Amino acid sequence: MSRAASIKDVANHAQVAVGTVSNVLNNPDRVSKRTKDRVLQAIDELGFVRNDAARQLRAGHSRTIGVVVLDVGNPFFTSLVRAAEDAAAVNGSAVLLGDSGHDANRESHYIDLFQEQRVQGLLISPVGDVADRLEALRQRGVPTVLVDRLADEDRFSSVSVDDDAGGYLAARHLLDLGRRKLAFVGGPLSIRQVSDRLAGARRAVAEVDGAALEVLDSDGQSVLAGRGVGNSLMERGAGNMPDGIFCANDLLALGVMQSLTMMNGVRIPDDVALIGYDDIDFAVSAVVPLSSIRQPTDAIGRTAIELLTEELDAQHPRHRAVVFTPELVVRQSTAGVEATP
Amino acid sequence: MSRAASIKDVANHAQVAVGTVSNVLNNPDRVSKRTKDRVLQAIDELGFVRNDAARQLRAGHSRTIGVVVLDVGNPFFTSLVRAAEDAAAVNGSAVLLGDSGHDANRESHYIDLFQEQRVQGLLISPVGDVADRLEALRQRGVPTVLVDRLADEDRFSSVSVDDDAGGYLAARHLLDLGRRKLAFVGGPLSIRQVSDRLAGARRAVAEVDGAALEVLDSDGQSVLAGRGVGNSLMERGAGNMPDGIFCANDLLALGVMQSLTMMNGVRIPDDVALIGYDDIDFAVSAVVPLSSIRQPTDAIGRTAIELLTEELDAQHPRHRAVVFTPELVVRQSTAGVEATP
DNA sequence: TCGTAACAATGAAACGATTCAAAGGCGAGA
DNA sequence: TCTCGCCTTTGAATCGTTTCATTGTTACGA
Repeated sequence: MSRAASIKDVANHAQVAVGTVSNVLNNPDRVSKRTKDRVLQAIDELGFVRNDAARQLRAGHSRTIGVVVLDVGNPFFTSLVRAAEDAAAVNGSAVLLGDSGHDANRESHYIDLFQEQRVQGLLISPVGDVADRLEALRQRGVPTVLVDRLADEDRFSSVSVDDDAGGYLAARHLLDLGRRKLAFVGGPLSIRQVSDRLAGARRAVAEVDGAALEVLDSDGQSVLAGRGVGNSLMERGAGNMPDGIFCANDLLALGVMQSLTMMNGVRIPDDVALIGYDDIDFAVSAVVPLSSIRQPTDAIGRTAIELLTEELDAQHPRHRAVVFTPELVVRQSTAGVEATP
Repeated sequence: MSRAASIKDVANHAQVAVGTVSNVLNNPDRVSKRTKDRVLQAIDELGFVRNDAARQLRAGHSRTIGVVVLDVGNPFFTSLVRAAEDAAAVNGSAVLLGDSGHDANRESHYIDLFQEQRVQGLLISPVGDVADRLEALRQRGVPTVLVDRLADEDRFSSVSVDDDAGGYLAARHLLDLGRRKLAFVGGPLSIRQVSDRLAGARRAVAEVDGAALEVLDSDGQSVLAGRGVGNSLMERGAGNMPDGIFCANDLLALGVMQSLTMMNGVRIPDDVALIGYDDIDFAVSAVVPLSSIRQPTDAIGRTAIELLTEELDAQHPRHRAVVFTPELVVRQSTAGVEATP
């Protein structure tokens, strides 16, 4: 169990100076072919691998970007992270992934960790009130781009989707089908995305005479939570059911669907039209294929890295807020009975 | 944009030696309360954060474990990684996550990266033939635990699920329902998990007179790939259809289901019984709730970290191969017509 | 043949935290 | 008052890499 070879070992083995070995690795054209070959052979023979810690100690920063998401289990973020990873790789950077799980403490923990790692920058979809911490980080040359969250442009760049517009789209779609007793499922409302989607839905409902929207707070964002809401909805009896349900995300919608159709025989979309949000892969393979609002996750991830790179490169960057507009995806769960032959 | 504060800055600010600051951080009880308070105040005022690069340079290793999975999009791995993360956190270690995407080059790339990072150890669910590289790493004090893959115990520890037993369970279940014309969907067969599941299925089929199993190679492991297989199955016409399909994972099964039921009106389970593998969250909310084989992902992740820790602690550890047995989960997609009233 | 420019290779210094042998300070007991 | 021992604090050495001013070498034109 021998210690890992260092650049010094390589230098000795190849009979050159340490600086030369370093040049072979970082400035190959400054080194003559003869020497280079000798060094490369030594590297090979010793199985030398660069020590990144020493490297970034010298450099003062790593080649790493920290990403803190709300929930890695959520396909929206999985997809986003993957796009960010690919985009970062182009610049030779790797991604460190942290999952806050909607918990401000865990979030804070990851910011600590990433700060210790001296990440180049941060992509974060914040839970708690971390603006001041991030501001302090920025002052030290570690920029942050907020993801899935519109930022105050004076302070940070951000990439987001217009959740209000998404909520409007969803509710408007239900209203266009002739539904009037709408319900919004989502929670906790303290999450900005959730409350924005609700606000958009309210806006749409306000435009239509005789339309009403009730809010059903869910305990979390999972299929299970959705099922819970569905079950409590069923307890009301058929007369008090909404005829259109908009869920703050697809997982909730799938849970609601499960509860209504499988356990209680409610027909979707005939009795109740249902629409989710995020358009995850599984939306299409639900009991009744689920209508949803699609967010351009790839573009979000890519753009986030782009904005971060801008901030890293420029001396006094202007912060930018890029807002993507989501898109309505109609499937069977809201295929209006009118539309069905 | 000031440089980040170093331990030296803290020492100056608090009027103590650098060694004292280090002691405050690492051996608080060696320092008098008076001094400690002064140092802590300085740390606070300067916003000092430990530089992990310097720390691990000195230490010779990081407090990090590298994890390379086949596909982060696959909930099996997401769940496994999360469990591993939690288990590692108990030892004060963090996890670096790499996604090989079934690509030996990407896998190799991540091993390089993690080696540069001087990870303490590696959890890997290998694609290519990396045994020799991992062996070399182990010789240098960086142990590996193979995940979801039975290892040669002479060389590595491993945590796996008995895929052969799982395949047997699935096929046996279909046979018990009276199905005789079985099909196995999965690919590429070069992936050990896939071929093991197939082998188990073959074993079950061999036990029953008049039972046959055909193999349908899928192009990947996604819902889309499954849909592709389903479509090409439909082109055969009704007479040539299998009456029981076993898919190497749930994503494939959902794709097949989609193709057969939604696009082609095949009844599941009446015409064709369908079973998947992994029992992902969405299995239960598919068009027809999907029977599956459940793997204990949490236990796998936890155990993997446990084995790794053993190898790190012991001088001459004995390698262990822990094999979990999967479990049959019956849902509607194989609820035998016999069983339905 | 000499001078000079272009090119190669050198090796010491620096990055920031940890470690550890050594020094300093203090009080108690002789 | 002196000594011994204990507790606290010190600061130089170390980890492995990169950088850069310096030295050494070569080739070419005058």
